[in-house]
Amino acid sequence: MLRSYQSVTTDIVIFTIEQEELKVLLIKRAKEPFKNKWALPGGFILENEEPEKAALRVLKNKAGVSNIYMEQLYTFPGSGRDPRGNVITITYFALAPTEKIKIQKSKETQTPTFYSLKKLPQLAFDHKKIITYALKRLRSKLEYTNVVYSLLPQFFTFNQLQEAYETILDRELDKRNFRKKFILLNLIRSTKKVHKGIRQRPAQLYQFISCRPTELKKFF
Amino acid sequence: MLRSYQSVTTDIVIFTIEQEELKVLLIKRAKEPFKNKWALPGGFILENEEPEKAALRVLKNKAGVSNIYMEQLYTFPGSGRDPRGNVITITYFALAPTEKIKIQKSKETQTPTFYSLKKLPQLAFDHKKIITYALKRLRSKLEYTNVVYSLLPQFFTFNQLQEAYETILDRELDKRNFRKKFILLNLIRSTKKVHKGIRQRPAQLYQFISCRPTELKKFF
DNA sequence: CCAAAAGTGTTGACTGTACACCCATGT
DNA sequence: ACATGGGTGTACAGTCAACACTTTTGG
Repeated sequence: MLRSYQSVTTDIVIFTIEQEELKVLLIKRAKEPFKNKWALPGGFILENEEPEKAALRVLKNKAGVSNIYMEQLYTFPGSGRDPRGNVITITYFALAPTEKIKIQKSKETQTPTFYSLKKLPQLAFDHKKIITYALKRLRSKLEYTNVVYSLLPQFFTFNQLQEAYETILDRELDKRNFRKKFILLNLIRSTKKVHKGIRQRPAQLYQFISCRPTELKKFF
Repeated sequence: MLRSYQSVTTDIVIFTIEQEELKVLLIKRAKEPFKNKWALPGGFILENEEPEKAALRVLKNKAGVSNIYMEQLYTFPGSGRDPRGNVITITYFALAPTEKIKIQKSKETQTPTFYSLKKLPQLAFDHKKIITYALKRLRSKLEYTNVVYSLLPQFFTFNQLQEAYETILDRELDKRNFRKKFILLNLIRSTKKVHKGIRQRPAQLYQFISCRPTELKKFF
């Protein structure tokens, strides 16, 4: 049987929430193709490297972050990083609270920046399509998994939780109904701590009972 | 940046329904590795071939079928077809009514056979895992898309439709509730034709209004 | 005592589920 | 006339969506 070899890259959509906006990490390319255009962080998968390992490596190098939620998105055909040949890219999406992300600069990647999904610049390759796909996946994952835990700090208020949902889904939710539903899900536990807001009544802090990806029966 | 080349394969999970059982197409491997073990049809992706094109080519060659529902499943790391190196496999799943499938024999692939998911033989590589993953995807797709159209003949009775659901989900459904729900979805249209059963009252034949993949609001 | 966010329940509409009988046909 | 699968309706329960006021704190 014929055997052929291809170059394989990985690109990662790293979402975070900052100032009530859903943002994605972009870097400015230092090299051709698409020199000086914004793109998703990514790179070639090395010899004998598993794709997921490669994605984790990129996450570590470009965003200084590990131990966060990441999953494979889709494998796209050669919209290639390599202008010469046939390239496929295995894409991933990851979620992290802003605090955990320590953006790393390098020779190759200038000015890594979080861009609001509502104000994306022109993007290299087919990265616009990839981000759109990732957003769709993220929204649907919100509805039947507990992945939000990956966007919130360890202790958080109910309002922070709700705002995370509202930001990602881009619509408002009813406060009372949201609480009721979420409590029934049994994913979070109230703690003794409170969040001392500057002027108002302090809010109770919650934490996730489990910070592992879990599928729910039903939701939203 | 480092550039490396990998061999990339594709494997396809082709589902069909036969005798009220959900079956998957397997071939017996003629070569090492896993010579004489059952495996999913698949093969190397050729130079400058898009992964999806490769999958369609395999579908055509191994199952003699085109123009059926197919989607990408997941990209697995090197559980490789190639014993020497690092191989990744981009997997797809496809659905076709038994009538459409014309199994093709070739030098390389002996005895292509449909196996019931309940009686799978020992499988090469990590193909068991891939099939499990495909089944999970198929079941959830049933609930929010119209993909069943791809498993049924052009004209079908309500009972055939319901049996398809029951077979895939592996549980019984209530006849009246199923009809009500499905009619509300507006996916199928009744035709003037009837299915002349041998002894009983003839059943009305239906057809899908659209045979393109469509996402539903809600279902099941 | 005022501003600001925290916290809490009820009702009506809708959706899903359980369930049993008559109908049309071929033999 | 009977055996076989085709076809239909209702009632109850559970879930979802809409909605407004009281509480606690800091300044």
